[in-house]
Amino acid sequence: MPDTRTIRNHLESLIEGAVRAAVEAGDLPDVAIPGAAIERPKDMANGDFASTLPLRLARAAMKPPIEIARSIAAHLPADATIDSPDVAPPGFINLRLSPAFLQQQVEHIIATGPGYADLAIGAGKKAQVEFVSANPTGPLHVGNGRGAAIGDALASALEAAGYEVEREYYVNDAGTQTSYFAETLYARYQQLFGRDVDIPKDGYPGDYMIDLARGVKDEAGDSFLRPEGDPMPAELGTLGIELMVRNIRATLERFGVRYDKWYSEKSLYDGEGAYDQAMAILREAGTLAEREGALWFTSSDLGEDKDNVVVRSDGRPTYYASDIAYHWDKFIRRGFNLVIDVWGADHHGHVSRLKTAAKAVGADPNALHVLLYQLVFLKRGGDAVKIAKRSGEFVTLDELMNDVGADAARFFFLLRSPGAQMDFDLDLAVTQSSENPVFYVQYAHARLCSILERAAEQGHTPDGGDVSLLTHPTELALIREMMRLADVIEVVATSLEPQQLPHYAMSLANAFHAFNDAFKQSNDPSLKVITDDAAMTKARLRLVLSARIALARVLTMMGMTAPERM
RNA sequence: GCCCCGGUAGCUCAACGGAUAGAGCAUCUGACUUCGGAUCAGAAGGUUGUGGGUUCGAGUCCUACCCGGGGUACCA
Repeated sequence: MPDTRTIRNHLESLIEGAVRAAVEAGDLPDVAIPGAAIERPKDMANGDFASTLPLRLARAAMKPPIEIARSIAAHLPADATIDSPDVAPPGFINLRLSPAFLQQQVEHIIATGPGYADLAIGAGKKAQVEFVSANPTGPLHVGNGRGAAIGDALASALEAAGYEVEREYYVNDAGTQTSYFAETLYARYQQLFGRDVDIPKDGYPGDYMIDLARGVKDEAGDSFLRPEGDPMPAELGTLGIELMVRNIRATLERFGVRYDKWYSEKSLYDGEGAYDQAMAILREAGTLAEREGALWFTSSDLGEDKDNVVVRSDGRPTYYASDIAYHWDKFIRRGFNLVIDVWGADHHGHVSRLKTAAKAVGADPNALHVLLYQLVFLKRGGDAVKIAKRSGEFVTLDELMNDVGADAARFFFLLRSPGAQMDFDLDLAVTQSSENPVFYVQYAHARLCSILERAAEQGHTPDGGDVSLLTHPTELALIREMMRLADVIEVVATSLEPQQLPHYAMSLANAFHAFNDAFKQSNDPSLKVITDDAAMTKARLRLVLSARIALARVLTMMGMTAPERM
């Protein structure tokens, strides 16, 4: 018997078999079949699955789609997974899963447990999701939180889809911004000793730099102080970056994100590192040219709108050079089959040339996905405040978590498609926290746990329950909703649209609440889970148990907690 | 100028090229002396920015324009 993961394939083969049978019987002309075209109707009234094949065949077959649909439906064999099919205009074949098949899914879910809805589409493939990777020149802000929520959920969905996934943070500990950061830190540090120095023009004016300098002074006293006018000690910059990275890591852990690797940009330049090797490949391919004292990647020959500098005239490599080396390392040295970079939309101009460069160093550009998320606009007191780390005015991810909690923040970030700009009204987020849909979903999980606990107190267990007793519409609707999880995981993992997760979670929670409250609506206490009917109680406890598994799975995938009580 | 992303209900947003465009919030109306009401059932709310086009079928694809945002560095 097929399960939730394979039911679609099963139905496709049924339809395709019916088409062949119809052709053999002479009911249909012998035309090429463009797949069975099984989809899920938006409206459940149109069945659990539908085939639009007749609509697609109409032209080639020179017959009205409705007639084609009738012919195919007539040749569908009896099958335990479905009831008899419906044909609906203009030419849909609607399939409804049989109650017996639905009931069996409860057993399937309980048997598979926490791995319920795992897929095999990524089997044997290594995927990497690199996300946040904010410069360690300041604390994470709200926009970084969006990237964190998206990247982490995508990574989880890819794991569920069968990929071997690594989460990575690329630490920009080299480069120009790092120097500005170090100089700012030294200026603040000197100010603490009474020197009258200004922070650099391109530096970081935020107050957190004063705190950072104060921390250094508390730890190390004046040991980093040099005579006035002398260059700053390099070790201070290194220490500052280390402290900043430590803060960022703590913030992300609080947010529920754990990385497999923190990858240092600086390490690209160590010894015979990635940088040397990637540049050697480009040089050998004749795609480097010296001009105006700088070294250029001649990307315009490869379809880009212009060439780009990889080594400045002062000898320092650009960020672009680092990224080329870094992606050579991802694809060639570490052998990832799928690489996803989650970036803020302000980096979008970099996407095309990175793909071009990745191809030039031997990577498959189709295996590189850059997922851009649009910027987060903060509203506070009605005014829009743009986040900009260097203006020194921004709201940190920590502050956001203080206000609404990590779970709510993650849910809220995931709810929007990455490509849509989002307004984050901080005042509203606080005042509406009790109305936030995150509570709705988590509450459903807590209720599920509570029912199981209450039942156990009264001596009821799900063990040995007969799922064929689950025939009420709200029971079957709940099972249908649980079955969708595999579809959702597939869509999220293949189309990189994590917003499907929270929407699905709300829908699943709703199906449970509706089931759970059905007895109120009908004023029929026999619809409660725990009743005098011992057999019915056991059967419904199995449903509750399976629902808890499914809901916990999607909550976990979103990086949220699945609370047992609230 | 050129490139990218948006424009869908009062608000915030969904919608593998499919059927009557859906949720949450806000508004209105019902239900329960609750296996936890942070609940359920229902109502109302739409010219999917505009004009063309492709398709059996377009919010979705193509095209021209309008509006908002971002990018267009020897910053990252």
